[in-house]
Amino acid sequence: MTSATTPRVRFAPSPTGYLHVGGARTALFNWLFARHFGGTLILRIEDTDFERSSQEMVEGILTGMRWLGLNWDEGPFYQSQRLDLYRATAEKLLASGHAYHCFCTKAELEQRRAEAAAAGRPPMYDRRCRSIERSVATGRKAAGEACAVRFAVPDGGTTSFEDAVFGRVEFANAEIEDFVLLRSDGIPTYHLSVVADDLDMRLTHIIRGADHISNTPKQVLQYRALGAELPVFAHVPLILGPDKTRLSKRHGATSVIAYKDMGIVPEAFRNFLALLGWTPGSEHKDKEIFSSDDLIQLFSLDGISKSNAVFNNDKLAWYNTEYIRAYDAKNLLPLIEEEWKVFNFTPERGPEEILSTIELLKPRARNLKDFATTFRAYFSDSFEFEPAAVAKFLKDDATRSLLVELGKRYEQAPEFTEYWAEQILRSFADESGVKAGVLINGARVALTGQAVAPSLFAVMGALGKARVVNRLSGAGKISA
RNA sequence: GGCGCCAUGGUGUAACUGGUUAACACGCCGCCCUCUCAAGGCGGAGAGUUCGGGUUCGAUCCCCGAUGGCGCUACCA
Repeated sequence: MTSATTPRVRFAPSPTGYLHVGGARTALFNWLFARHFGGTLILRIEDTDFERSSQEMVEGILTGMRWLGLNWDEGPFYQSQRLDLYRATAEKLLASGHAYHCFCTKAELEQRRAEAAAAGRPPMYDRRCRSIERSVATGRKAAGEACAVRFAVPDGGTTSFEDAVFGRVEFANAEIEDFVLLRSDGIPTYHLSVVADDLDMRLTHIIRGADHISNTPKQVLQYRALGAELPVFAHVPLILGPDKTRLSKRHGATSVIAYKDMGIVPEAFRNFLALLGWTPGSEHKDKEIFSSDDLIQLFSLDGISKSNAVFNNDKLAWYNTEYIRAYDAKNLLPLIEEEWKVFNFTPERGPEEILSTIELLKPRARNLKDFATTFRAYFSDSFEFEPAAVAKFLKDDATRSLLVELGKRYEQAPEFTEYWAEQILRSFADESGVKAGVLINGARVALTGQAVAPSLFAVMGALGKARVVNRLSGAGKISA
């Protein structure tokens, strides 16, 4: 592939908030697209709204991308450091007559908009400054009068573009107002800076949220005015909450880091996100689990859906269990250690034991948090008994004394393996005239504090003789 | 309000250029397995494709209209 045909794409978040779910998916699609074609992904920070942008948010966005494993090839570039480019672009547009100075003040504009609304007219800019003579305008500007630069939208006709997802999209020019390119303080608006940057960065494909469809004709108009070729636009449908309104804080977590904090594994989140609004096609319709490499290989703009998608937490949770189960214990350990840190928990087991215990537990973990909460008893002697579990399997005094007695049997046993642990328990149950299940269920609670756990004898194997004996001997004192 | 876009079970999606008992996954229900809970295996409920018109021998698929949802409508991005 020659460099001329190698795609160059970008992710261009505005640092007015953390990396949210929708932004993350846009980033993911751009990344997938770039990696699929061996192209270049550029990270551009759109921080021209100084009021709302902050370095903290930039860091948050970078953290989110790293967590998802999305690396970029160029940047991050900051629009706040590229103001000269935008001013020069505005000058070009001014010089070619595609833009003009506007001396209307914000207050005047607002008042006229209110009047228009009251009269039932569309609240568009009335273009009054468009008729000001060039020389007059430059004179007024030179005299120190504040002015913005507006784009002169053609009077009639339509502006259209071919979208890789939506097909041909067309707008009547009469519907597009003479939008502001450069604010009176010399700071560009989004409309100008995107075009100037997308052009300057030689981007070939613009993959972004569908909320930008209506903005696109304003950009197309500038490309034409500048005599530039259009990139390929690909608008991605939005992600909605369960009530089908745009995903927002009302729906709970919207920042990707919040999902990390909730104990979600990044591969699960990425897989889930990739299939929200995109499908690898019918040949793969029976498959749901896709590795990063699979996704890169399969990704294509053709598979992007046109309709908005609802974010489904249940499905995410399912992916999480699938991925946790598939993890190697040694790769899972660092993630679990992070959770332990969050909970201020220190395991009291050796490294080998920890790994084999993770191996035992991971098939039934739903979430990384489980390792620091419900699975505590496997890693430390300080753990809580779940009242419901005690009430269900240990409420009987007789059962508890039998467990204490069972502990003694184990203590005296010459061998303590999963096999012998089971033999001993079952023969003890026979001898005592109780069902093995009673002792098994009771022992599980005595050993783990939980009613839910892996096979009891596997648990015993993981805990080791000393702990098993010790915890069973304390069974008499457990109360609900 | 204006303009634009979209519309398949509760959710995500599939159904080659119109011909299928409308498929898969999540979720839900039941059964099996079983020492609990997951997992796993098996089975089930749940959409006639938003609605109404066309075109056609035949429409999820093409056309028109309606409805609904979403987006844009700033000197925000």
